[in-house]
Amino acid sequence: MLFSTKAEYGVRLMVELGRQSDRGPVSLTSIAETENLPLSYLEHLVAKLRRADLVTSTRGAQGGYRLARPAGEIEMLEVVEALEGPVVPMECFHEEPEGRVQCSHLGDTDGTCATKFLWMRVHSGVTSALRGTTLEELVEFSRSGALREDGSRTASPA
Amino acid sequence: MLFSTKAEYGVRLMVELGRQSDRGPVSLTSIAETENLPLSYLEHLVAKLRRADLVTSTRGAQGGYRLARPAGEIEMLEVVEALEGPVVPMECFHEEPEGRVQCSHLGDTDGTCATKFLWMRVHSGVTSALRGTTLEELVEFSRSGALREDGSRTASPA
DNA sequence: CTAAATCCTAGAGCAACGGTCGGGAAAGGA
DNA sequence: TCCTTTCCCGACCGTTGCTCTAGGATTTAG
Repeated sequence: MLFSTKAEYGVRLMVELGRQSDRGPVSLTSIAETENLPLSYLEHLVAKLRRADLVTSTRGAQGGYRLARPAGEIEMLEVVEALEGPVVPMECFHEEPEGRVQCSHLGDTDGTCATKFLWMRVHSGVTSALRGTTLEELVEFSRSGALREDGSRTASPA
Repeated sequence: MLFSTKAEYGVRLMVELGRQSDRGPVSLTSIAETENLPLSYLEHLVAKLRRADLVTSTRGAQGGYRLARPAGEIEMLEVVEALEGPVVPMECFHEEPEGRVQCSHLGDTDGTCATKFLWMRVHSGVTSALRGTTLEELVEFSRSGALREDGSRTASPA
């Protein structure tokens, strides 16, 4: 399992905010009901999204949450990292503040580290997939029910 | 963290077996020493690799482990899946015996599942990176210290 | 026989996950 | 002013998985 339900629930939440971005603020209660997710758990997740400046909140009655930016300007990598922490394949990766990714296995036994080579490829694969997908795409997908622009399998069963 | 140390240690182990594939069977003790890894933990990991037909074992004195196939015929996806279980981005993915990947969120609230769309892309990114790398590449890398045949960044620091 | 090695099971210690609970603070409406 | 709605925050808790150890049983070379 690469990701936990934090990412799953959090992304569902973001998609729901994207779908209702024309309306006013959306309350967590309504999202918890329509998505059938535990409210008190969602509160923790949305707090991470707020701290990452992905959503804004309005307190009080008729309050709720809104996307902080248009859905088209939100890369899913930001969302997933806000929820799950840095997306790195292995402990030995440290994400520097500037976005660099380094591996601390350099001074290993003999100075080389073959696994680093592998994890670099994996890291690149997952981050480019996440960076290359915007929230807007997911909102569009959820609205149209299906968009098979690339002809790939979109889970057509059996 | 996408993967645990099971993958890290297990891949290190496989690379070591690949490096010494001309010699006879390699004992876990020697690998544990050169790689500085806990021996009794390695025993569990190598058991998974053996059950996945990636290594063969010889018992008794002078025994040890060998690659079951040439390193060039071993995709790293096999190795990682043997160690970590099915590589799926999310709980709702189920890997069928035939290799199909499906998502069970179909009968959700309204029949669509936008997150599935995202996890499909992530899954594809990770598995293609792992499938596209053979053990032989890692062995070569560890021998030469670096092979930049594709010009990509091979973690040249700072 | 003995030492070297694989094999197997059981479990301890710890952290993370998934979720609950209780309460507090802000904002709007009556 | 008071009440309701809603966000906000920290503490807690059961389960699961990870990492690693312990102890033994089995096999084989010398």
